[in-house]
Amino acid sequence: MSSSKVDDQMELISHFYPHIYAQLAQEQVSLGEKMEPRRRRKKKKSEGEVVMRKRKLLSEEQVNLLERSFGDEHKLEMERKAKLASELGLDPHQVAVWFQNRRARWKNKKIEEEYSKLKTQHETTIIEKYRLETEVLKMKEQLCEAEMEIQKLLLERKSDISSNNSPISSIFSMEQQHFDLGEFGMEGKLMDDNMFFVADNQSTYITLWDN
DNA sequence: ACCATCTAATCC
DNA sequence: GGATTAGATGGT
Repeated sequence: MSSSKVDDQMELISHFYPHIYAQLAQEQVSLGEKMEPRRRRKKKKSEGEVVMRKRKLLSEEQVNLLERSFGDEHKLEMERKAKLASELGLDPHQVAVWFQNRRARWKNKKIEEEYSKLKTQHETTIIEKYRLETEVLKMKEQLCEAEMEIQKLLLERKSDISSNNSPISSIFSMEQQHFDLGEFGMEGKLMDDNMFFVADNQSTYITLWDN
């Protein structure tokens, strides 16, 4: 039975984010799935008897052949196991054990690769986030400056209106076209061909556009 | 088969 | 001598 995608994700999470994994595992328990903790192997401990597990290292040639075989196919069918064992002069069980350990090492390597990939992605994302935040701050600053400039212009204009000999006053004395921009909750007045006076409850803008 | 774990061997 | 690696074991 091959593991599902969800299992793979859980496995990655358990490797790199044990706290999150613990939470998720707990959630699964609360959802009704029983998660029996794997029982720890009992240590063999007989009185006086020393279990000498002599581990003999495989020769370079043996490892080379095993590696080549593993490169071809990670799984080990019975037939291939027997063939390899006789070629290597090893117990078929030893070959099976070697493949099992090799698969475990391969998997760990993959997990570590995935981890460093995600780490790099995360780092570049963080950098991009800071870049964008800086940009937002700059743009807010620009907006603030622009609004101040508008206010300044409006004040200048108001003082121009109040003075009689101002050329701009002639515009205001003209009959003005009136626009209802109800959709936007504000009113607009056409001042001339390229000037539009807009007022709402909060603020007043003058919009200029090029023809 | 897969996994966690043990442990001899090896590395630094 | 502690850390790492790689056969090996036993549980699921």
